[in-house]
Amino acid sequence: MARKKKILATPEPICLGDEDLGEIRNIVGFHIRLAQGAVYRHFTEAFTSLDLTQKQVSMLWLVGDHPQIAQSDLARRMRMDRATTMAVVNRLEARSLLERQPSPNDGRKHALYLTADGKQVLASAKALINQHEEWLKARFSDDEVSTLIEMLSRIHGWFPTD
Amino acid sequence: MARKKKILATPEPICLGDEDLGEIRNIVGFHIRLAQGAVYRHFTEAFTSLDLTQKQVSMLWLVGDHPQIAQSDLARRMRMDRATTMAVVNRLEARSLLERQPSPNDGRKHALYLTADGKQVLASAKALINQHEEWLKARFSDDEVSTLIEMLSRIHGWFPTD
DNA sequence: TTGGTTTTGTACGCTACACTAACAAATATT
DNA sequence: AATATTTGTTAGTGTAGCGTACAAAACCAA
Repeated sequence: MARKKKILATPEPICLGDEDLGEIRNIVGFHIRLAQGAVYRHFTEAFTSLDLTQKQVSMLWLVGDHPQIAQSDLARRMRMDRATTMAVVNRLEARSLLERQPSPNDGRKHALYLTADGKQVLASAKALINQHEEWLKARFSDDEVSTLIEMLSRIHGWFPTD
Repeated sequence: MARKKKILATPEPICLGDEDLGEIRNIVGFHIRLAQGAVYRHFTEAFTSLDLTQKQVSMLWLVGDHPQIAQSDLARRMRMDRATTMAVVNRLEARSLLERQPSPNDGRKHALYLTADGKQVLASAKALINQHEEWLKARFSDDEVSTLIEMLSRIHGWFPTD
């Protein structure tokens, strides 16, 4: 813990070489957005071969973990709009990575499941995710990773220790 | 008449412990994306009156702090593409919040500055940002906020404590 | 059972934004 | 002077989020 933590009330410029963010450097939301942007770019680069986005991989992953899941359930877990979920599912279905089935219990719902291709792609994706996560976690200790996940969960409303 | 939603399509809260994220819950990138989504939604709701996005406010803020800044410099600080920066600047210029001037030193650059309207809107935006940040920071202690910012900075490449 | 409400999937349209590629003008480099 | 780089710009593509509206299925209350 060699790092100082006087960020909040510090009016002085914080420097990265010769650049200055000004007052905006104390805005948590700004840093979250920048961090997400950095992760997004690295993710995109890592997944050029599979041509998948973060959302698409998350969706494949969740469908893989929960076969027969409904779109509305997916949307809830991923904190997405129904319409937005539709768009992502449509893209994945168009690429034959997952398919829609009528749900036996509820006539309104469509059960989603991975195709054989989808399962294979998901397996490759998980391997890439591991590398991507290594890149991301390399700058933190294991304890820090836990702390970070716990803090982020407080923001998005999921509690990983359950 | 159905209940009217005044809040942006926020997916229903999930009963804690009721649902399981599966293995994906250990992926840091997943949590960052979810957190950014939550912040984004709250931000959008808070800024409906001003009709500004995170990027637009960040840009106004940086131009306010650094008059005569060039687009390329803005892009560098916000970790954005030149083309993407163009699009955001265009929107703000179309709304007469900022303007382009030819730079006296470098004929290639355009110096950006806020209009009178822009300055006024920025002032209102800063007030809203403070409320928004209060909502966000409410779940953390001051020390935790510092820790979070420092950790996020390690990801996006700004090092507040150098 | 009927009639109103909610849930779910869907389609359409709009906005934001990230990226690529290409181009021109100004500047820097050799 | 010739070449390379920087900067702004336009155009096009793909992803994503949201609002609205609609229809079908399910649920609930009288």
